[in-house]
Amino acid sequence: MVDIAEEGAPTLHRLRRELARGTAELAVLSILSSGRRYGYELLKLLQTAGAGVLEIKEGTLYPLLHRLEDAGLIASSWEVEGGRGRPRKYYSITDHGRGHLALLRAEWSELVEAMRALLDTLDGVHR
Amino acid sequence: MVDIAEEGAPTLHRLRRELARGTAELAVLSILSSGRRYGYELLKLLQTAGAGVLEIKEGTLYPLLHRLEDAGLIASSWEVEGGRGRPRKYYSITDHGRGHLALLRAEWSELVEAMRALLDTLDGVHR
DNA sequence: CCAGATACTTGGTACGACAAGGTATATGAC
DNA sequence: GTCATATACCTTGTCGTACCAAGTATCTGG
Repeated sequence: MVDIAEEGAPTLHRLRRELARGTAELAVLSILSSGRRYGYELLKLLQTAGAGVLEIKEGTLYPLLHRLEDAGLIASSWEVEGGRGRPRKYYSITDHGRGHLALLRAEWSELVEAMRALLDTLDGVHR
Repeated sequence: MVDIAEEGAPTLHRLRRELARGTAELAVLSILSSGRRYGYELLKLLQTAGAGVLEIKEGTLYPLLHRLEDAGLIASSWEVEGGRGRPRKYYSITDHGRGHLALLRAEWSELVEAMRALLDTLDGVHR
C-alpha cells in the first residue's frame, strides 16, 4: 500500500533534502555568530525561521554540532540553571568559526549568483 | 602525513561540493528547457557558466541524466551525424520535466529567500 | 603511432540528512 | 499514581548523491 505511482508531494521532500544540503552548517554558524544558543533552541529557531525551508531534524543537528565542535569552529559548555530540569549545552562560535563562516557566506553568494545568472538567461528576461 | 593543521584550500572544495548539492538537477533541467543538448555539451556549458561554481564532473552528470530519464523528466535520442565520429546522445526536456523544473525553481527561490532573510537579520542590516 | 580532445559508461567510496530509537526531567490531564 | 506532552540531548543504520578512477571508442595532429 505504498504510493509508488502516487507522487507530487513526497518528491518535494526529497528535493528539499538535496537542495538544502550543506545549508545547515551555514545557518547554524550564522545564528551562533549573533550569540550563544543551545541545541534545542537552534532546532526551534530553524523550524520557525524561513517558513520551514531551513528546518533540520535532531538527527541532523546534533551530529552537525559535534562535527563543528571537533573542527574547532564552535565551543560548548553545559549549564544547569537552578530549579530547571534537563541541563542545556550552550554553543558559541569561535574566531576560527567566524573565519569559516565568512568563507561559507562567500561560497553561498557565488552559488546563488551563478544560479540566478543561469536562470535569468534562460528565462529570456534579457529579451 | 595528513594536513591536519594545514588547511584553507582543500576545504573550500568540499564546502562548494556540499553547498551546491542538488543544484545539478536544477541547472541541467534549466538548460534543457531552452533546447536539446548532449551530455558533453552540458558538461562544458556548466564549466564555463557561473565561473565554475556550477561545474559538475562526468561521474556526476551521466548518472544524473540517466536518473532524470528514468523518471521521465527528460528524453534522449542517439544521433550519428554523417562524417562525424563518436555518436552523440541528445537530451530534451519532457512536459513532466517542465513541471518538475517549476517545482525545483520554486524550492530554490524559497531556500535562497530564507537564507537571505536569516543572513540579513544577523548582519544587523536592519540596524 | 601515440597523445589528446571528444563522448559516453560504470564501479567503488565518502559523507551528510534523516528515520527511528533511546535517556532523562518537568508539567498538566485523567 | 500514571500517561501524554514538551523539553533536552544522543546514537545507529540507511539512503542518495557527488566524485574518483578507469574503461570504451572515434577522430586529429605531431
